[in-house]
Amino acid sequence: METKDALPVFAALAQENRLDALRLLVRTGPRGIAAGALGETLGLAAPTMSFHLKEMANAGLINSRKEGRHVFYAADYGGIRRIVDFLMADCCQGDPRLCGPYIIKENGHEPPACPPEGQRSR
Amino acid sequence: METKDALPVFAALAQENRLDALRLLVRTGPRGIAAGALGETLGLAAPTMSFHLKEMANAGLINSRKEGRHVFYAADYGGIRRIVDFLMADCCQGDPRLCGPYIIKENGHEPPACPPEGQRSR
DNA sequence: GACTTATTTCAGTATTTCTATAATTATCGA
DNA sequence: TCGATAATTATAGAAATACTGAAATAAGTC
Repeated sequence: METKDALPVFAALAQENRLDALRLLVRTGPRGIAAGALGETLGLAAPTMSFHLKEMANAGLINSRKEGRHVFYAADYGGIRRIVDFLMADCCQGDPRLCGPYIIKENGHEPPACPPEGQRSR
Repeated sequence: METKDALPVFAALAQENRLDALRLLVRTGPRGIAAGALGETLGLAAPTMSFHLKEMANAGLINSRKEGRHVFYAADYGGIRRIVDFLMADCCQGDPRLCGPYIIKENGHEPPACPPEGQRSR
């Protein structure tokens, strides 16, 4: 990922309503939430919600799918992953000892040890 | 890390000159670079550079150390790590299968497999 | 102490971003 | 087709951000 591509992603994340929306979408899963429901949940007017969703979609953090007159938005896990990669690769100098190998734990923020051989998800 | 704390970090990253400065500081290592030298390298006027450095320092991405009349700025690897943690934990739902366990490779952007048992850096 | 260098602070301006209202497009059901 | 609902687009105003030049602060040199 290039610096040029990373900038709009960081910009998309640097706004409270958008970050809240993204976290909600991530928790919701790939099925997503309709724009109206999202706006109602976050207390945002429809055009405001639409504005922010567009920003995040352009940044590649979410994607949308039309279903009748609803538009469902869902987190784009690949996009999220790409910005994490960028941060780790370009901002930690590619050195594991600098930022450490990262394994996410189920219910916490501290990275546990690597899973045993043969049980790895990738 | 709380959402409230993450916002200023993303804001700090969402600016070309700041992101360039941070990447330069990361590559430079813990010794850091003086404010003036950084500004000259990036083609920024002193007050502009100072403004951006303050932003990043407040966000916890860099730290400063005074040496004579120079002020050296260096990447705060812990701060960078914290924002990666936040993204992984809060935006990937704590599910490794969603964003994958993350191990940085020395010279690349693609995460390789986990290192064999007994060779892990943490 | 006066002079120079390094950096920050201040004041002002230009630009961008966010939000709200009004208007538009698209889809559904009667 | 008509009316209602969901969402987006258009437009405008308010707020935040980025940059510039001038002044201030601090530390070294003569």
